[in-house]
Amino acid sequence: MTAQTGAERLDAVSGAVAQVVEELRAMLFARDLTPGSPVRQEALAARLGVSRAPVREALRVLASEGVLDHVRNVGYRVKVLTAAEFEQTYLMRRVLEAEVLRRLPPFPTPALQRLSAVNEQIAEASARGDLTAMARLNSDFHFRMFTASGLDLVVAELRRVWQLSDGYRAYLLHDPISQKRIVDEHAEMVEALRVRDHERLVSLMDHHRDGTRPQLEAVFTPPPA
Amino acid sequence: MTAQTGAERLDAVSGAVAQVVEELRAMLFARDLTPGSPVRQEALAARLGVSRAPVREALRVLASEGVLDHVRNVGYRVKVLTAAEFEQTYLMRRVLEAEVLRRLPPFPTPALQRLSAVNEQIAEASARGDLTAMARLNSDFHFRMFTASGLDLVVAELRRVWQLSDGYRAYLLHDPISQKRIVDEHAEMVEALRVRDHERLVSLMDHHRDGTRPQLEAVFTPPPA
DNA sequence: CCGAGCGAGATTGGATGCAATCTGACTCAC
DNA sequence: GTGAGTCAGATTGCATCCAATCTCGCTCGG
Repeated sequence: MTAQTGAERLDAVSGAVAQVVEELRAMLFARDLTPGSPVRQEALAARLGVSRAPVREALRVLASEGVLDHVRNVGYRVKVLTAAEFEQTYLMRRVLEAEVLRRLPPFPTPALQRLSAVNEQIAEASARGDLTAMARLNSDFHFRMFTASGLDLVVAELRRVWQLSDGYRAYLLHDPISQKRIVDEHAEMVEALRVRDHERLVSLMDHHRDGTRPQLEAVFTPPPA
Repeated sequence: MTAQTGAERLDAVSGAVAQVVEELRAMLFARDLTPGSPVRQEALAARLGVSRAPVREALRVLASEGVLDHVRNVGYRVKVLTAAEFEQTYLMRRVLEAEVLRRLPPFPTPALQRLSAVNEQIAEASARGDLTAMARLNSDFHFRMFTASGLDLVVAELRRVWQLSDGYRAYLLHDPISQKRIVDEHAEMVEALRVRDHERLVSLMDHHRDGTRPQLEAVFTPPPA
């Protein structure tokens, strides 16, 4: 049951703070907020129909995660990553994901099928040109694997690391050729999971991750003023 | 209750939220809060002379870091780590610290001396039996090295991981024999730094980290509920 | 004696109000 | 023309206020 593009009405979330956090993450995926964008408390509060109090808590959380920058008496804005910082997210992902993947228990067939289904959805989103859905589904694909490790704290850290670059993720998927490559490599990973070849899975993932680097450099090279 | 005499210009920390966060971290180091302790908003606010608003933001931050647990309409409490979770903090530290240490640039002599000085202070705190100071200085020693790597995002993640076990750190230092071992091993690390033997530094650190495991098991074994 | 039901007090979640601070445009002296 | 000074509007930081919810001891029927 995957409701495509239904992210605006998540009243299912218990608290207002969680709602605001989710909305902000969605806005990042959708490039509604891009690196450098200011985040106004009053505007966000109005948009979600809550007061500034929960908004402030949510912003503080995102800032502590490093997703937002905060300057006292000035406000929050989406953090702009330097190339060096982006490199560090790759470094952390490489070492933490390897540990997680090596510890994955055998995947039951239904779980493998669900994973493949997510990858299919990525292909469909790609066909529609829906970058936002792709970004979300791509995270979903990866974290379904990670979560299966049972290493909840490590997965939580990985989530934080991924979120640091959420604002950039759509740019990495921009190119149709990359999109196909991503889907194909995901399929290879599912196969490695099926035959329980963990080392192959790790090296596939390393290759997969490195494959997004060229797109990244394109993001960081054009600094006109 | 309103102290609007305007005398509060001495705030060392810029904001009330940061002040609350720091106080909470200090309370954890000092075992003023121990795993499982509830954290009452009103009490904390009164203790620091601020209102509940900044306290709530601070608590939300600590909860998002995993230091506190939060249950809606019930409150915050210091997170109790399971043995499995503790194991994960070791795992993350092992892989992230190795990456950081391998990238350390040469330490100038004054920096090495400062590092040694911190280790001396640990020894002095040990002699005084001041566990709180030991815990703080021990963090200081390690993060002085890490920070020198320049990998600020990785160091930030390491800080988060360390903070997860801050509430337990004093227990790990409880035993006088461990205290001496820690100081000695720190000295060995300084020496490895001096001669720029990174691989030796990494393996010393691995050994150092593993050395605290026995104390840990002692913490987790006696659950006579 | 014991468990379900109940209510007062404690506590949190969120809204609102206001002072402090920043920003950006405007003025004016040089 | 240019740069320092300043002033209004925008925005944040924090305090305060109220409603919603939970906790826990008490009562009461079985």
